[in-house]
Formats: sequence, structure tokens, C-alpha cells
Amino acid sequence: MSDTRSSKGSETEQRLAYDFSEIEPKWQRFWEAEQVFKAPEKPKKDDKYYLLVMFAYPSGDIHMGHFRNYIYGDAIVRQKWMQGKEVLHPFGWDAFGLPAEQAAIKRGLHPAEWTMKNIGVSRDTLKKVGISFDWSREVTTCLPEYYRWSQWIFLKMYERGLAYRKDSLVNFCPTCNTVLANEQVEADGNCWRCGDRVVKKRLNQWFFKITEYADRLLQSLDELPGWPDRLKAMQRNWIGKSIGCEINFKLENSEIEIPVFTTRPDTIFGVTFMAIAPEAELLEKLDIPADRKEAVEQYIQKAIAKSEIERQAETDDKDGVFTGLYAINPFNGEKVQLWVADYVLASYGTGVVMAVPAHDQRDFVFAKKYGIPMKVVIKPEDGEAPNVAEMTEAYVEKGAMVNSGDFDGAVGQKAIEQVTDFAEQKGIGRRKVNFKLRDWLLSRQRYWGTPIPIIHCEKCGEVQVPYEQLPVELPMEGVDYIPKGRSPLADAEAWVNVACPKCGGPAKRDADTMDTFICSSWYMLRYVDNKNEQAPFDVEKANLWFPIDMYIGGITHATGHLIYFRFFTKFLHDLGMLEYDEPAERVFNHGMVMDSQGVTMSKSRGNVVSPIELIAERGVDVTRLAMYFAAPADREMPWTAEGLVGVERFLNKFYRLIEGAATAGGAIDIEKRFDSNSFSGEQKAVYIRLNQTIKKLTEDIENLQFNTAVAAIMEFLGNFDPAKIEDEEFSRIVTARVVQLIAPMAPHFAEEAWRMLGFEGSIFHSTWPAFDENAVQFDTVTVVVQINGKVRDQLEVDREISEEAIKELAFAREKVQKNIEGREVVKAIYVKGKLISLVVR
RNA sequence: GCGAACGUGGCGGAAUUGGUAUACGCGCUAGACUAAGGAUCUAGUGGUUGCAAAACCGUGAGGGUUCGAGUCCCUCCGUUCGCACCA
Repeated sequence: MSDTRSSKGSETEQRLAYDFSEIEPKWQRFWEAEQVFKAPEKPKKDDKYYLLVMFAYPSGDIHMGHFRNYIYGDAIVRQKWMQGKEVLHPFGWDAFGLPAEQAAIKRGLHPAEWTMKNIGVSRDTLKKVGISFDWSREVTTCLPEYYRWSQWIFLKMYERGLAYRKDSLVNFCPTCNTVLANEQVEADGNCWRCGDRVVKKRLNQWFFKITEYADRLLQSLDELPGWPDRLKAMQRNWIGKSIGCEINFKLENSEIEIPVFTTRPDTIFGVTFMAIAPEAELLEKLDIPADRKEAVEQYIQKAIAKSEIERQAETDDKDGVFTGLYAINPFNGEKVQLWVADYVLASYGTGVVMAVPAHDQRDFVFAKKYGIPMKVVIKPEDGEAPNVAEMTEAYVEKGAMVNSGDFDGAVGQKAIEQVTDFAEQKGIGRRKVNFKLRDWLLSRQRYWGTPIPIIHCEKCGEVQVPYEQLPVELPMEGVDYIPKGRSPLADAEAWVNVACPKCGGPAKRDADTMDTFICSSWYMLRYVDNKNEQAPFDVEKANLWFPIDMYIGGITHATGHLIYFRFFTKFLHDLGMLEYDEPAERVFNHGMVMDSQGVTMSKSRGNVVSPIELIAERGVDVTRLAMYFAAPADREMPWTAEGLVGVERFLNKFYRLIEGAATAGGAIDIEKRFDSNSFSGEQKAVYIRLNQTIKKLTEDIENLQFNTAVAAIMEFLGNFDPAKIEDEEFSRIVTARVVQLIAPMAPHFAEEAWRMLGFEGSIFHSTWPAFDENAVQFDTVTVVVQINGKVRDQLEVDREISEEAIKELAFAREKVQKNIEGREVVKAIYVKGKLISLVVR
């Protein structure tokens, strides 16, 4: 055995039996030089495997969370290579956006400089940790060769009316000086980046009409069995489909119509007031009586000034103000008060609700507070109608209609249909589907993003930049990009002033940039053809590689990126550029890395563990194995350095085993077939255990159950002692097989071992071991004997023993006799190969 | 409030889906080898009782179904995550 107590200095005694600091870089260089992980241009459709990990935001160096994410994908693709698949495993950088810009400004650097520097550092690190990315496919979204095609897709959307501008009340972060998408406002109403309070502002902004795809985005979820249920549930919730009815009320003494959306048209006769959102545009059309005007205006101003957070905190306490106006219920001609109330959302439905306090809890609370009457119009099907005076909460269940004229007696869903039919016949309403999903606000008044390829001409209006003029490059010089509340590009005179592509007259470029989530909505397609200068990607190549077989990333993107990239995919499918209209067959959300106390790692808490330091100290493979082993891949992982100890010991043992097998000399014929009938007892046991382990590893890696995969190898080697086996060749083949099994998870170690055992070429071009289906079970099994549910004895029997024979054996046992003595056996159940259950009385 | 997931030794976690609970690893205890051990090897390690054989208890709590429940059903308790006035 070699002396391993060398080099590393006095502090860090080397723990491994081999010098990882020499071995690991050596194999990394080998993989790069031999292009071991280079994806083919055009794979064979049936043999391709596209594994995507979410690309990185280059905000510094990679951290433990990235590392965890990437080693999971890495193990899978390494196994796929060995299983003969043609693999695409690319990586890139989500390089535009606010965080980079802010970080750069803070350091007095240009965002491009800061970003490219971080990309360089992170790429180096990823190479040092030996992740098997095909670097020739690298994509960087802030480079013109990439964002040119983001602009191209934008224009395609624009041409189809899916990208449009409108005045809109938008989320605006005063600190970041920009508008935000709904998805970028945290649940508490604060900005996702700076955490400060978001306010509403009416601005002219660009939107993607993602709502046009709402139904398809929802429906396809049912056809994605490989997506986690939790994720699909979150998306369904976010899209939020409601089927209902739009009913037109009329303003009293006026031709103004007040449409409302309701999912409960069967409660129409119970409407006792209407409520309109403070921000609703309809409000501007109303002629508020003079004596109410001041009160109403004050209320509106107060409500709009309130942040989302305040309004959401008030779900129990609703307030509003009476407008002095009345609306007419088209079903019964009743006159009801029209209120302004901030519990009504301007952005959902029509911004007005018909309030039915007896049957809606919110309306109930509001009516109670302001003494507005209530009217019961629904009763339990087999019960009495609730008494208004005694109600402490709204009766929201469906039931039978009462006090509803000709509709009395109609029940549940049928009642809803009848009322809706009536409304449609009379032309006072119509069926309507509403979604919670809103159109995607995509423009940003910031510098560091993809310029929007639109030109505003005084004469021609909005004109698209001709395709041949793409990309509209983001100017690197001459822009003061420090945020001032309006687009920095608007002040870049040399850039913004252009000739109109249509009339040649004076015009200005649109000075907004695109939300970064646009860059990440189609990057998975650029990877298939990242150097294409004619199109975003080649259609044939995309169809060969798509769909993504496995997409790994955090759940944090559930209702953002993971919806957007589905939207883009469907759009490109509609353009005829993709056969598939869903991007990914399987999605896997890995858990987060926590510190040893179970607290999220963060710079501000100072509990961050650096993967770079860790691998420098203990080696990549040890760190990887410790992470695979520490917790199931989809769960939070509390990181402790103790976890490294076990895998270090294990790798040392394994290394010694390989040294032994290597010194035995001679070439190994790893495909040699054995006649298991000629095996000695111990040899046969090893053979069966090996086959069990191969089966386990084959399945566990495919299913991302790495913790049990590592355990299975440990268990196998714990029971494997070549000294007990006479057939030296057999032992060496077994050793080589186990090296193959661990290769996806400890790749450097495995390459080294592979070479030591006399093989040539990369182990990842060797063939993943097949298991012998006939040799995964032992001939004898342990059958336990339960008496009244308690285990009393166990028998070692032939696997195929008959039920009669084993019962006879069982009853003959002393321990069994002792326990059934003097009692009657009323039942005897035999579960093959597992147990006998006796019931005695 | 709604939705989802989870709760197993001192710790991280296993359990072929209803069939020997605690695999694998950490830690701990004892022993071996040593000048030495923070190296390595061997054995042990859920709890209680017992010299032992063995018995009883045991997967958040309580109940149920079953020959048999960590696993299925019901009622609670707790933790985590997501959504949150969507009419």
C-alpha cells in the first residue's frame, strides 16, 4: 500500500488513499481533450436523451445549491452515455436583468463587465467540479448573437397580436425604479429583488398575451405525468380557471351597462348591492352625485395609495363608500346601491361584482358593516332556508333556489345552467370563462436587458424593426444606466433616434428592455443549435432533440419560468417550428441545501459553505458522494461535514480493493458469461448480490434515488471479500462492474479505477452492466412464522417450497409448538417466500 | 382560510408499496494493532425487564379495517411549502 500521508501540509492531513488533487484534474482534462461529452449534431430520435438543468444567473460564483442541482443531472447523463444514449447536456447563462445591473452599479462597473467576469469564474468552477456539460453548446443571453433571436420571437408574437402595448395599472417598485411582473411581486406585496414595497402606477407598457394560451396551458398539465403533482397543482392554481356567467346590470336612469362576472348566477335574485373596484376604468364614466363626490374621491385615493400588503391584510375588515348611484338587476328590475370597495379586484373579471351577502362571505361581512339588506335565495336541498336575522356567516353551499320567481326549486348546477340559459336568451348575459392568470407585463425601464425591436414614428406610429436589421444592439457606450425612473436608453440620443423603416422620417426606438424571463423562455431551444445565424434554431434539430427528457431545477420557478417556457413552446409550435407543444417530459425539483441547523444558506446569515473550498479540501468525488448520500434528492438537505467521513472511508476501502484487483494482472474480459451452476457457495452469493445491486443502481439513478444508490454499493462492498473467492478472474470482473456502477456518481474515481483495472478509453463509453434476471434471488429464502401477528420463529427454506411442505416444517418447530400448545389453530396463511401467519385460539 | 407534502433511533435517513421496522452512513461503547491515535480493523448499539433463554413495548397522538399496518381509512396535534378578497 502506498504511503498516503504525504503532501497536503500539516493542517489538512490527507484522508483519501489516493491523491484526488492529481487524479481529478487529470480526468477533467481527458474528458475535455477527448470530447467525451460532446453531443451529436443530429441524434437518432429513439436514442437521444436531453437533460436540462436550469441555467445560472451569473451573480458571483456557484454555490452549494447549484452544485447539488448539477450533480444530479450529471449522474443521470453519465449513466445514459453508458446505456448507449446520445446525450445533450448543455449549460449557459441567464445574463441579463436587474440583479446584475444593481450589483454592477454598486461596484462601479459596467453590467457587461461584471456579468462576463462572473461567467468566467463560474465556468471555471464548473469545469473544476467536472460536470459533464457540453461546453460547445454554451449560451449567454446578454450577447447579441443570442438576444437577436429573443427579438425575433418578440416580433413573431407582435405580428400575431400576442405582444401589445396598453395603459395599465402596473406594479412599480420605487426603489428599483421599474415595473414588475405579477410573478415578481412577492406574496407579501414586496419587490422580489429589493424587498421594498411595490406600488401601483398607470403606465403604458408592453404585454404578452399569455392569457390567450391560458386554457391550453391548463389542459396540457393533464398530459404531463412526468411533472410533479405539487408543481402542476401550483400551476393550475395560478392559472385559476373559473367557469361562470357575465351579466349586464344597467345604471339607473342611464344607458351605461355594468357587466359583472359571477360563478353563481343562481344567486342573482339575492343581489342587494354592487361593488366596484377603486381602480376600475368604468368608474371614470360614472357621474357621481355632487353630495357624494368628495367622499368617493377621497376613498379612491386612499385605497389606491394602500399597498397590496395592506389590502391583503384586511381580508376580515372590508370597507367602501356608497356612490349615491343605483343599478338595476336585469332579472327582477330591482334597484340596488352601487358602492366602491377595495375588496373588489380591478384586474379580475370586469372589476365590478354583484354582491349577494346571504351567499358570499365577503359580501356578507361588507353588508353587515354598512347595514345593507340581505336576501336569502338559496336553501339546502332538503332543508329550510336560513333565517337572515340569525345568520352569522353566508350560506355558500349550492342548493335549491328560493325567492327567485319562476326559478324557485331549481337545484345546484342545473339551476346555474337554467339561469345562464335565460340570460343568454334575453340578451342580458352570456357564458364566460375567467382566469386568474394575467397578461405578462414584459417591458422594463432598465438598461441591462434585451432592447424591444420596435420603432415609434411620428407618422407611422408603432413600426417593427425589419428582421434583417436584427439584432437591435444594446449600446455599450454612451448610456448613463443609473436608474432615474425612466428608461436609460431614452436618453441615449445616438441610439434612440433613427429613421422610420417605413417612411424614412424621424423616429425613436422603443427605449424599454425586455423582462429577463423572456431570455429564459426559449434558451432550451437555442442549445440544440447555438451557432445558427439564420434562425433561432434549426427546426429539424429541435424536433430531434425535443422534448427535454428531464428538466432539473428548483420549485421556486413553479409559477414563473416553468409557465413561461411552456407558453413559448406552444407559441413556437403554433408557428410550425416545433412538433411538440410542451417543452419537457419530466421535471424534477431538487431540495435546497441548508446549513447543519437546517437553516437556508445565505450570505447575509454568514452560514454559506463554499463548494469550491470543499472540493479543494476533500475532492470532488467525496463531496459528490456525500451529497448524494445525505438526503433524498427532492428534500431539503442539512449539510454537515460529518457526512464526508463515511464516504471517505468507503472510497478508501474501494480503492484498496481496486489496487488488489489491479495487481492481480492480466486483461479482464468484462463481458465474460458465467455458468452460475459451477459457482461455489460464496461465489454464487456474490453473483446474486451483484445482480441485485446492478438492478438497484439501474433503477435508482433513473429515478433520482441517489441516497439509496450509494447505500446499495456500500452494502455490496461491505459483503464482498475477494479473499473468500477462489476464482480470481471472477472477483476482478465483479470489482470492475462495481466501478461501473459508481461511475455516474464518482466519475473521476471511476475513470482512474477503470484504467488501473487495465481498460482503455473512458468508462463512460463502456457499457452499463446488464443484470441477469434469473440471478437476482437466492435459491433459499428466510420465511418467518407469525403466531397471532407476532414473529416467533424463522425457517431457511427452498424458494419454491410448496405450501404444504413449509407448513409441515413450521408445525414441527419447537418454538412454534411451544406457542400453539393446547390451542386451536384456526387459520394458517402462507405468503410465498415471506411468512407463515398462524392464528390460534 | 384553501391546497400540497411531511412526522421513523442520539443524528442523516431505509423499508420491494399491506408481510421480519430501523438497510446504509454518522455518532457512541468495548476490544485488537500501536510509542501514540483524530488512522485502521473486529464486535456491539431502539427502549424496558432479565445472569441467560426470552418476554413486553415501540414509526407524532387516539381510534378503525386486517391473520398482519410505518404503509390503508377516520379524528386530532405538529412542522414545512405554495396560494391567498379571483366574485
